[in-house]
Order: sequence, then structure tokens, then C-alpha cells
Amino acid sequence: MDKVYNFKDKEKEIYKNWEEKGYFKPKIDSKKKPFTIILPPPNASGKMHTGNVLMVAIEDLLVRWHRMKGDPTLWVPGTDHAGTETQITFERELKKQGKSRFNYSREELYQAIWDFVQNNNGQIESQLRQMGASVDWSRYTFTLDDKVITTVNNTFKKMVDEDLVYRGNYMVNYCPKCGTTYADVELKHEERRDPLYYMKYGPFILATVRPETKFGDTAVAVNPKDKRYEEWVGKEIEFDGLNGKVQLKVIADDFVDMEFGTGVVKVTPAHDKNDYEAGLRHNLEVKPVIDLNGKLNEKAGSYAGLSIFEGRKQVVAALKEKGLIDHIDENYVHTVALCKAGHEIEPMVLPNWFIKVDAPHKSFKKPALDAVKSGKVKIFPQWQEITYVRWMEEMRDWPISRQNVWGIRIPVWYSLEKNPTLQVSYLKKDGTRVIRSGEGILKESEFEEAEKGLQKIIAPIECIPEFECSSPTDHYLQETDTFDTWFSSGQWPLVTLGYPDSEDFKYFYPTSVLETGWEIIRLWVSRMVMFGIYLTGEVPFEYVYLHGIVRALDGRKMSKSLGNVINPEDYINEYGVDALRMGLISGTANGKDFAFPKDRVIAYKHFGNKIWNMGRFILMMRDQWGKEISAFTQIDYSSLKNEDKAVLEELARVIKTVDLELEKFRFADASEAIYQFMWHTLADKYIEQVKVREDKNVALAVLQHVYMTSLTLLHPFMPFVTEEIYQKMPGSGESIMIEPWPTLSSQ
RNA sequence: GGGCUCGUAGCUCAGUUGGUUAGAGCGUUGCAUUGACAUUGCAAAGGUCAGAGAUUCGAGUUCUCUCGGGCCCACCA
Repeated sequence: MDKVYNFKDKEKEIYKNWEEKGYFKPKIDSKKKPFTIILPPPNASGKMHTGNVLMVAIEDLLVRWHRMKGDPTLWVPGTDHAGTETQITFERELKKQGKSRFNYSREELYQAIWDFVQNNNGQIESQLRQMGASVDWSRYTFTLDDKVITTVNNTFKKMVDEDLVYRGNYMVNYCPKCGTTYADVELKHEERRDPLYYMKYGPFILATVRPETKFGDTAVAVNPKDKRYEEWVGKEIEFDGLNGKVQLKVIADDFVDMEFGTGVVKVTPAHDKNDYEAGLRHNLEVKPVIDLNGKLNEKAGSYAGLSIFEGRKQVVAALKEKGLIDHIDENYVHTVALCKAGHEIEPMVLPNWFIKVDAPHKSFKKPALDAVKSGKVKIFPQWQEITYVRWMEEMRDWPISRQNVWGIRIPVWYSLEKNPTLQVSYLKKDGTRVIRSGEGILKESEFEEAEKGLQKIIAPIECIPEFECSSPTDHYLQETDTFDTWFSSGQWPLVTLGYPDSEDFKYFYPTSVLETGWEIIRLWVSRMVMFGIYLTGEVPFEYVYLHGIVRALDGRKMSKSLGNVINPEDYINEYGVDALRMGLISGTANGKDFAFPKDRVIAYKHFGNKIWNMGRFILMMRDQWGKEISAFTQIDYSSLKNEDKAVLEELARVIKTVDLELEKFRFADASEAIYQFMWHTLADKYIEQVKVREDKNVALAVLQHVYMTSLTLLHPFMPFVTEEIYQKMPGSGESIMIEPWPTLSSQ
């Protein structure tokens, strides 16, 4: 053995051997309860980040532990197409080439992104191997595999049949730049300083940051308690606007804050969430003035075609000129909603697909809430449970359609004959882009071109969709929206196991532990519980363990703009996978966020070397004593000295501790226990005692036993170095990863 | 505004139902070591547990308030 453990040479080779021997594949035994984990799929075209490393470290630890305990253990790997994120990345690439998504038909664009993802693919797989992840590669799943699409489509169909899906106008968070909607939870909020315009509206002066939406106003509102404006409530006001006379109703509603501005607000139901809801209460007309490209539409008269920003500038200038601006507060600070890519969100009313989460005939969310409350699903750390419960209690109907191409297309079709008002954009044969109505396409006999060059359908609310998984008959176009990525990933435990009737599904479902970062408890965990119960009647997992976010060395969130992003590769190269895994695990703050524990990574690199050298010491002793005194075979219990008994007792305590802590998901405590024992008890004390012992045959047998048992305990934490040492020790079996887990009775 | 969470050694963090002298890693200081390991060993220094009050025989741990971080959610016309 070398004097120093050289992790670099060995890790790859060791992993290859494990994989070839088939150790990662479970042996199904109907008499035994399986242990199953589904890997939360990392982004297929991405690279491992530090959070992924922690995730893999924890899951591999759990999986190896259970496998060694003899449970039929399955860990299913997979990758995620990451809808919006990937498409944004791809479109950024297109932009560099001077192109945009509008140069492609929907199908071509999908194919181009597919190729793009394939080119960037494989990184995650090789990094999972590098990490030592003992996943069963034969069950690998990608979120756009056919089997996933089939299941997801079937689920949608089932929900349609059970009246749990509807298509409705809805105020959505629309990003004109991305051309897609976002769920509330996907948004970021940022403080901005913007001018607050005090505009004259007939008898009133009211404050707004968005004068350009004035063409969509359908009322002005005051607070019912506001004495100042009492006399106006219910009346109509009339005044000169930029495009002629304007008539607006004055309504009274509690949502108006008397303290803000002048206590009067303009109501624009088409472009503001509050106003939309007020509009529903007061039966106001919804009058959109901004189109899907973020431009003012024909209702804005001479301002039509201008961007929101430019429109605002020109509207303000015109208002000033007409003396309709009372004054401007230039230092108004408010927060604006931003999409994932950082663009400003435009609230819009659009037809979207929704899931009823709490329908009277079938509640989707209630059983999922009860599952956690009743303890059928147990969440660790426990204080995270409240996040889940609150979210489920407050959950509203879930918009599941996205105006993305990169995703699973919603299996719904529109007949052009039946839906003359359908708005379809497509590329003609000659490459020009046209937007035509359903009626227009038929009139021009362009159906084939439209079908082939199809980019996007906007189906006004009166259109009649037909639910099929393939084209019904002639002159049908499929919905161009895709499912929200959480709609499909919410069914991940099902699709990866071959729901509904595969052997795998029958045996391995429900899974044992869902391990992921706490930030997606609402987005993902809740959806999996809902779908699991809805489709199978059973919860998808028994335990949820949520790890904290790994922050940068400075304790702040990692971000490209701060330049403090930690690249796990660097640490793997410098300290080895074992050290990185163990460092992260021992540095985790039990589910709380924590700064990247660099010190611990270094400490565990040293630890790897320490146990390596303990192995060398034992081999050296063997050379010296082994032949003469037949040590290292069996412990002679009748001749044990107190120090032998002490170390054996201590070992038994460590075995107990490790099991106990792992059962409680207290990974750091478990790793710490082994570390302290091996280094400061076994190496520092016991080995020193062995060196001066007369009865080497007794002591060396104890030493070898305690050492090998500790190595076995350590293996799920530091798989590579333990395997490498194991292979060097005489009397070893095939691999340490198939050694039986140490128990108290075996001591 | 609602909620969660944290404040313990120079730094990163443990401290689980309240119970001897408050722990670990890294760092610091001193000494040692030529055959397992300098990626070492032995030892030491370093903490009024953010502050104040309450409960208790006993509080880092429970409760209240104050101060100071971090995060989540909602709203902001």
C-alpha cells in the first residue's frame, strides 16, 4: 500500500466494478419490504451543483445502508427536461445566432431543443457515477420519455373525465418576453423606484405607476368608508381622455386603501390582479389593452403597437401636454414581480387550463393535506411540516398550461370547422410567418401549411376543445401549450416505477423516502402527494427528508452575480469524492441552510488518509506477526484485557448510534460518531496500546475485527476509500458494499 | 403585513424530552516524533451561550420582551 491514499486513481475503476457486478440492482424478494428512493431528477442539460452533490450524498448513504442491511434496495436515476429553464437557455443561444423561436415551427423548435439537450446531455450521468451514486441505471428515466408522456396524458384524460379540469379565463402572470405564464410561486419580487403619476380623471385625481393601461380602465374605485368621495359612488363620471371622451363608473370596494395616494384608484381588470378580482365582484368589463407580445393593442388608439415602456413614456408626455398630470412622485418605491429570467411580469387575462384542487365532488388537495397531518407522510425536519400544511390549506386552483414548446404537449385538439375564431400563427412554405383565424386557414386552403408550420394557437374562451391523445380527424390542430413541469414531475414516483401495472410498481410503490431540498416542498412534494393519492389511493412515500440549501463560503446564497458559486468539481479534484460527500453530510445543519463547510471537507480528506494508514499498520503487523502467532483470525474472548473489552464496547456503542441517528435522519451525528471513534479511540488509543502489547495474538485479532467493522459502517458515507482498503485487506470478500451491515448481535 | 428560522470559541457549526467542569472541525500556541499516518501525536489557550426579565432546586435548552441576521408568503394601484 502506498504511504498516502491516492483517491484519484481508484474512484473510477471501483465504480465500474460495482456497476458491472450488478450490485446496484435490487433482488426482488416478495417476503421482504423493499427500500426505494427515486432520485429527484437534475436538469438534463445541466451540471451538478453543490446542492445536487449533497442530495446524492445523502441518498447514496441511505441506499447503501439499507442495501447492506439486506433490504431489496432500489434507487432510480433520472433527469429532467426543465421546461422553461432549458427553453430560455436555448433561446439565448438562438439570439447569439441572430435567430429567435419565431424562425421555427413548433415541431422544428422542439426538435432543435431536443438536439441541444442531447448535446449537453450525459454530464449529469457521468457526474452521478463520479459521485459514486449506486443507482440502478437499467431503470433510468428522462422526463420526456414516451412512458412518461403516456402516463401524464392518461392522467389528464382521467381528470377531464372526472370533471377536474377546466379551461378558463384567468388572471395569469404572463411574461411577454418569455411568451409564457408563471405560477405565483415561480415569481421573484424586486424593489424598484418608479414615478408615481397623479393623473386627473374628471373630478378626481388618482395615483398610478401604470398610466399606459388607462385605455383598459372600466371603473374608478374608492373605499366605501371614505367620506371624501361618498357622493360619487354609483355615479358615472365623464371626462376627456387621450383618445376622446371616457365614461367610467365609480365603485366602492374595500380593496382600496384610503391612505394611498388620493384614495381613488383606476380599475383595470385586464391587467391587474386586484382589479380583476374587483371586476368580478362588480361585474366590470375586462378590456385588455396589451397583447401577447407586450405591445399596446388597438384599444390604445394612436398608441397601438408601442411597447409598454414606450407607451408609458408617450402617454405621460401627452397627458402632461393636456395638463392632465397633477404632479409626479419620482421616489415611489414598490415591488415588481419578475419571471425566472428576470423580466417584468404582465398580469393578463388568458384562457388557461386549470385543475380543480378542491372540487365538491372530488378534492385533490384535501387527502394530501390529511396524509401529512395524520402522519402517513412524515416530514423531516419536522418544523418544515408547517410550510406544507399552510400551502395545502391555502392552495387555489392550479393553472397547468404553459406557453412553452419544451414540454409535454397538452393532448387536446381544436377543430378548425367548429372554431372559426381560433388564432393560429404558423410558417408558410416560403418561410413567412402568418397569423390567421381558423376560418381563414380553411378559406385559403392552407391547412397543411398551418399544420406543418404551426407555431402557436390561441384559442379564445368560446372555442371547444376535444380531448384525445391523437388527432381525431381532418382539420384538427393540437393545443400548442404544454403541461406545467410540476404536472408531470408530480407523477414522477409513478412513472419511474412503471405505473399502473408493472412488477416494479407493485413491489416498490409506495417508495420509502423522498429526499430533496426544502425549497420545492410546495412546488413538487405537495404535487407528488396529490397525484399519488389521486391515482393509486396510496401516498407516494413514507418519509420526506428536506435538506438545507448549501450557501457560499461567505454564508450568502450562491449566485453568479456575486461570483461566489462553488463548483463541486474543484473540490472533487482537490479532495476527492469521499471527502466532499462526507464534508457536506457532516456539515449539514440538520435541514437548515448552511455555509459550504470547506474545513470539514479538508478534515475528511485527512480522515480518509488516516484510515488508510490504519490499514497499512495492520498489514505491517501481519507481516511481522501473522505467520508466527495466527493472529487476525478469531478473537479469543477468554483472554481479553480491559482495553480490548473497552474498545469492543465502544464499537458496539458506535454501531448503535449510527443506526439510531440514521433512522432519525441525523446524518451529521452518525458521521461524527464514526469519525471520533475511528480516529480518537481506535487510532489514537487502541493502536498505541497494541504496539506495546505482549499478547499480540489477542490484541491484533481485536484490532482487525474492530477496524473492519468500522470500515463497513463507514462505507455508506465514504464508499470509495473504504472499498479500496477493503480490497487490500486479506480475507476480504468480493466487495465491501455487499458486506452485511454490522449489528449488535454480531459483536 | 403574516409566517419560519438563526444569534453558542477567531471562523463553520453540534448541543434531540431542562440535569455534572458547554462540544466538534478548522485556525492559534507550546512540546514531541527517524517504521502506520507531518494529511501525525500529546497538551494548552480561547465562550458573562446576542441582551433583559420570568418559570424552576437547576435554563444554552421553556416563556415574554428588546436588539440584530437570513429566508418564505402576501400586498403595494
